[in-house]
Amino acid sequence: MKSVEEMPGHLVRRFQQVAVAIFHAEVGQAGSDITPVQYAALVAISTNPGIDQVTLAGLIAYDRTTITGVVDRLVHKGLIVRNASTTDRRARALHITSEGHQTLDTIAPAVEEAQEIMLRGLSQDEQKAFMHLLQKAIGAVNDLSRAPMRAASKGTQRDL
Amino acid sequence: MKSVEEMPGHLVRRFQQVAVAIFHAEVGQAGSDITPVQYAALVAISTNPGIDQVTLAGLIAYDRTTITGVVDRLVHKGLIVRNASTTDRRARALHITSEGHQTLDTIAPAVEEAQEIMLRGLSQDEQKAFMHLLQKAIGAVNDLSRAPMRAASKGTQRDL
DNA sequence: CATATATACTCAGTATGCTGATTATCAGCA
DNA sequence: TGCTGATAATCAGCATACTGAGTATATATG
Repeated sequence: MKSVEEMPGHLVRRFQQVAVAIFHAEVGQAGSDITPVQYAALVAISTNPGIDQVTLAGLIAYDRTTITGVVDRLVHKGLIVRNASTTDRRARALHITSEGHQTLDTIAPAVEEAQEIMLRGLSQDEQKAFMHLLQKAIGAVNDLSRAPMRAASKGTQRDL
Repeated sequence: MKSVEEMPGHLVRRFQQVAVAIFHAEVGQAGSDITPVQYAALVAISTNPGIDQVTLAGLIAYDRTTITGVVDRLVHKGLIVRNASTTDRRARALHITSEGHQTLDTIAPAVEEAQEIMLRGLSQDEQKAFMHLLQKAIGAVNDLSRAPMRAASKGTQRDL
């Protein structure tokens, strides 16, 4: 039987585990308790004001049922607001608040730093190669999970 | 602001997400509902009969509080047994059952297949390079999470 | 031996992630 | 218009993962 250390699945789980720990450590030091998942969502909402939850989920490849809780917590923290969409009463339009913007600005250096720490074992060239391979590998299997990454195709991404 | 698609943390989360989905699909097709986490634990217990939970956690880099639930579910499925250790009354000695062995045998091809599918976007050379970089990157940050990978140093790994 | 410290495990609480079901609403079509 | 199927969001339930705390037991030390 092959050792789990030789299995990409195990290694990726392990790297993700460390990556999350590093993120929390760095961002926590910057004075925020935002999570990696919440961060990605907040950035996407900031970039796409008025986005609905399904489109948001597609952009950052979260399951639609996961988004509900993430958005709940961002709203609860006062970083975004969730309003009924004016064009589709089923949908919720998400907007970042000034507090949300302020949080993004505050933690940006910590997030950058976290990404560097994650790859500190690799040289610059190796980092580039690693990122390239990671993107390539993901691209080939993107459609195999319930939450594939999707571009915001419709006009949703800029309805104010 | 850098896009999340350029951040290793985000990409690794995404790859892990797909990897888990692939594992479930393949192993499910083989007739088992075992999870990736349960699989790694089962292999480690099979290889190290009588192992205690903390050592097990170290081998596969799980948090000690996570192991409790994983072991619970493996016991409930009849794949392992958990007994009080004869040498340390605080510890539990874990052993795989014949059913556990049978499960490992049954799903082994599916697990192998899942690992291949995960990397199907990469050539053989790229797969090797990717695995190497992944191991190297993890090695440099292993101690930054609450659940670092640890070899079974003590005699624990072979007390029957 | 008695105590102080460390360790193995468990539990409560919180945050992802998923499956599958439900509700409200929209959009296409007879 | 009325019906049918699709879609947005939510919810219940289960399985990781983590923080922090508590209990039982072991070990080291005076």
